[in-house]
Amino acid sequence: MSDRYIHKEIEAKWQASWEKQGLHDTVEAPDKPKWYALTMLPYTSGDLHTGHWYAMTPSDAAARFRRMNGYNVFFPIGFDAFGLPAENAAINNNIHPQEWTYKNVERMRGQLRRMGAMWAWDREAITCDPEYYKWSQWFFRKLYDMGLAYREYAPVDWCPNCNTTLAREQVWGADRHCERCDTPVIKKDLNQWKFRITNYANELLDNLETIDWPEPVKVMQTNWIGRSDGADVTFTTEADDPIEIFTTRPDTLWGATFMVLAPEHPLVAKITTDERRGAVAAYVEQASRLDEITRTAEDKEKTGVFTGGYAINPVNEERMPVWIADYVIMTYGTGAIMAVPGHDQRDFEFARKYELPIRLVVQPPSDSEAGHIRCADDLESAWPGPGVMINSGPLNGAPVGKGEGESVKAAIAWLEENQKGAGALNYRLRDWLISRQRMWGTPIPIIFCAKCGTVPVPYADLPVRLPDDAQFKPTGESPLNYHEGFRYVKCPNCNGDAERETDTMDTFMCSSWYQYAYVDPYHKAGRPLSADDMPWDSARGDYWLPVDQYTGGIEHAIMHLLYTRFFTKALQDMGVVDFDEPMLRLFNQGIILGPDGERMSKSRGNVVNPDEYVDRYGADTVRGYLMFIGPWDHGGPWDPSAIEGVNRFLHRVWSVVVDEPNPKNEEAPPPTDDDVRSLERKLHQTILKVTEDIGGFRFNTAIAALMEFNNYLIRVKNTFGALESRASRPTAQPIWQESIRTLLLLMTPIFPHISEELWQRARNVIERRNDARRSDPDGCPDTDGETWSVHLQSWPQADPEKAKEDEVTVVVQVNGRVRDKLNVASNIATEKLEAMALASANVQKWMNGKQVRKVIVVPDKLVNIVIG
RNA sequence: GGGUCGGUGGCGGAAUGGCAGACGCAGCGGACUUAAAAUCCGCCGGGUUGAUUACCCGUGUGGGUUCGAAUCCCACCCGACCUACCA
Repeated sequence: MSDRYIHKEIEAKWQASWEKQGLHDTVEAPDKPKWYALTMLPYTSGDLHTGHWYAMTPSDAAARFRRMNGYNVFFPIGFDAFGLPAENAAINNNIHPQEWTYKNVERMRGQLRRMGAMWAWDREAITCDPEYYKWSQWFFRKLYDMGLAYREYAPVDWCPNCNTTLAREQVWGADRHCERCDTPVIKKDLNQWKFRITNYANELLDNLETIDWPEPVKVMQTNWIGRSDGADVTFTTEADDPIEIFTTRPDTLWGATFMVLAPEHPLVAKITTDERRGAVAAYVEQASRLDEITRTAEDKEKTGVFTGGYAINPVNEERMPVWIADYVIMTYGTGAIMAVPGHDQRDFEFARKYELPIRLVVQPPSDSEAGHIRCADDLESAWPGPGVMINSGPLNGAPVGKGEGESVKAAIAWLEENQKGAGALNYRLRDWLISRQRMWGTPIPIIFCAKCGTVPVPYADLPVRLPDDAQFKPTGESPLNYHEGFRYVKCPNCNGDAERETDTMDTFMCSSWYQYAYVDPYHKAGRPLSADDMPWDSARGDYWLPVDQYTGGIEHAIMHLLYTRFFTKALQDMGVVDFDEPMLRLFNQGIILGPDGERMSKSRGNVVNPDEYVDRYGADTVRGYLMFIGPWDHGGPWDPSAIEGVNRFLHRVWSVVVDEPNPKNEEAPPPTDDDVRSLERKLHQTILKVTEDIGGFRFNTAIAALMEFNNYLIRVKNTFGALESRASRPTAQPIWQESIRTLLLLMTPIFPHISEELWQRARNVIERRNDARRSDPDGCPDTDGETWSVHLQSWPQADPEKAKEDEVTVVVQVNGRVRDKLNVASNIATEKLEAMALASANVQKWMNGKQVRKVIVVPDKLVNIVIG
C-alpha cells in the first residue's frame, strides 16, 4: 500500500470490492423510504463520451447523497439499443447490427464501471433483447386493443437519406430537416401506424402543473401541444356544402370578408368554377411542389388564387369569395379559415395584395397607437389588439377580450344560441407516427390477411422476433419486406396465407417505458404472455415507482419526455399503473463543450476523450472536475488545465488524512480552546453548506466549500498535532478526528473512491492506536458483520448552534459607503452597535459635523449612517 | 416574428437587496533542487501613491425604486437555445 495518492491503486480495487460486497445490489426494503434516481439511458454508440460523464456522474453523486441520507436508492442503468447507427454500421461493415450492438454494450459496460457509480447492474435492461421488446410489442397490442394505435394512409414526413418516415417531433427547424441527419424531409403518402397521443393533449398540458420540472421544459411542451381556445364555425358554400373553420377570434366573424382554403382541402375541386379551374390547378400543383422542395422559402409574400366560388357568412348571410393559399395548411385546424383582414396581419397582407375588402370591427382605444383609426382605409396593418366591437350586430359595444361579458365569450354564446357554431379547443399536437421503414427495430406485431384484414399477433405468440439473417438494402422500403420467412405467414385467425407488417417501431417507443422495465427487466422471460399480464413484478413496481428524480439533457424536452408521459397516461387507463406522471422531478444538465467553447464534434476536432483523463487523473478527479466547472445546468467548455486543480485538491486531502505532521512542530503549543471552537465552527458551517448545495444540485459550490474546509485543516494540522501526539492533547483530539471523518463523508457522493480508501485508512489508524480490532490489510471491510464502507455511513448532521459565529465583522457605512469595520460579538444589541458606529473615529471624520438623518442597523452585518 | 435563459477580473465562476470577485485555473515573485517537475509560501480588477489599515472608478448600456442595487423595475444592446404562415 502506497502512502501517496495513486488513483490506479485504489479505484479499480474499490470498484471490484463494492461489486463483490453487493453494495449496489437492489433490495426492496419496505422499512426505508425509497428513492428512484434515473439518468437517461445511453444509446449503444460504442463509446462513452464526455457528455455521458457530465450527465451521469453528478446524477450518481445526487443518488449517493440520498442513500447516505437514509433512502433506499435505486439507480439503474441500461442501453437504448435499436436504431439507425447500428443499421448503418451494419451496411458499411457488413456486420449484423446485433453483433455491432452487443460488442458496444460490452465496451460501454466497462466504461460505465470506471465511473465508480452506484449502478444497479442487477436490473440492467437492453432494449433490443427479445425479452425486452416482447413487452414493447405487448404494449403496442394493448394500445391497439384500446383504439390508441391505428393505421392511416396519409401524407407523412420522409427523410430521403435515412429512408424512413419520421414523427412530427423528429422534423426540426424552419427548413424542416431530419433530426438525425439534417437532410430536408419530403412529403410522401403512406400507410403508417400512429398512436393517439392527441387523446391526451389536455391531460398532458394540465398535469404539467403537478410535476417538479424545469420551467423551460414545461414551456416547450406547452407550446408543442399548442392549445388554442376558440370556436368551430360552419360556413356554407353556395352549393350548400359545409366549410368547417376554427377561429380563436369568433368575435371578429362580422369582419370576415373572404375565406381561404388550403390547396389540399377536399372542397377545392368542387367549389372551383370552370373558368378558374386552370389557374387553381396550376396553383395547387405549384404549392405541392414547393412543399417537396423547401416549404418555407424566405419570402413572406402571400400568394393565392381565387376559386370563383363563394361562401355564406353564417352570422350575417354575406356572400364572400373563397380563395386558396398556401399560408393555410391542411394539418392545423380544419385546413380552412375565415379571413379577417382588419384584425389579422396575414389576412391583411393577402387582402391588400389581391384588393379584397377590409372591414373594421374593433375600434382601437383612443389612447393606443392606433387611436386615430376610424375606418378600414386608415389601417396600415391589421389591428389585433384591444378595443370595442363595432359593425358587428349583436356584439356592438362589447369590450374586446376573452373574459365574462367580453367579445369572445359573447360571440361564442351567440353562436351556440343560434346554432351556427360552438366553443372549441384546438391543438397543434399531432398523433405520434411510429412506423419506421428500417430493419433494426421492434417489429410491429400485426398481420395482414386477405380474408380477415388487419389481425394483431396474439399475445401468446409474442415476441415477433427479428430474423437473424435479414438483408438491409437501403431501398426506401422496409428491409424486412425482403425476408420471405419473416414476411409470409399464416393468418392467426383463418390459417390462410397472410403477410406480416414489415415496418418496425420508432425507437422512442422502447425508451417510453424503460423506467418500468428497470424495476424488473425481462419479466416473464421465456414464458408466453397474455392480455392480463403485468409487464413487471407488481410488488417491485409498487415499491419503486414512479421515478423520484430524473436527470438528462434538454434535447429530450419534447420527444422522449412527451412520449413517456403519454405512455404513462395510457398505462394508467390500462390499469397497469395507478399514477399519471412517470417522473416527479426533472433536472436538465447543461452541455459540456470542447476546449474551444464549441460543441464537441469529430469534424471540429475538439472532442475530449474522458478515458484519457481517467487514466491520467482517475475517475474521482474527472467526476469532481465536471461538477466543479460551474452550475450543472449551465454546461460549459472543458478546460484541460483546470482539471489539475481538482486533482491537487485530492492530493491535499490525502496528505491531511495520511501524512504525519511536520515533526518540528511537535513542540508547538497545544491548541487553545479558541482553536478548538474555531475548528468546530468551520466543521459545522461546512456540513450546512455542502448538505444544502448537493441537495440542490449545486455541486460546484459544494466542492468549493470542501476545498475551503480542507485548506483550513491544512493550516491547523500542526496545531492539532501528530496522530501519535494526539494522545497528549485530549481536548483537541476528538474534534480533529471528527473533522477528518466528516470531510471524508461530505466528499463521498462526489469522490467515492478516495473517500472509501481514506475512510478505511483513518479507521485503521484509530483502531491501531486504540489497540482494538486489526483490520484487513487490503482495506476490505471486516467480516464481523459490521459494514464499514463509507457509502453505508449516515450523512453528517450539522449543529446550527455550533456553526454560529461568536464574533462578526460589522460594516459601518456613511451614506452607503464603507468607512469602518467593527469586530463585535454576534447578537450584539442594536442600540449598542449603533452607538459604537457613531463613536468610530473614521465615521466622525466623514460626518464632518453634519446632521445624522437616519441610522439603519442590520444585525450582525451593517450600520448605515445617513447624513446630510 | 414569438418564447426561454443568460451578459461579473486574463479564464471558469461566487455573491440573488447589505464589505463585488468565494473556490479554482492561468500569470508573477520567492523557498526547496546541480537542474527541472512536483510541492510549499506570497501577490494577483483598474487608477491615484514610494507604500498604505488612504481615496476614487468598476458587475453589457441608459434610466428608475431604495439609506443601500451585480441582485428589484422600465427601456435598449449583445449572445445562446427553442419555435415558427397555428388561423
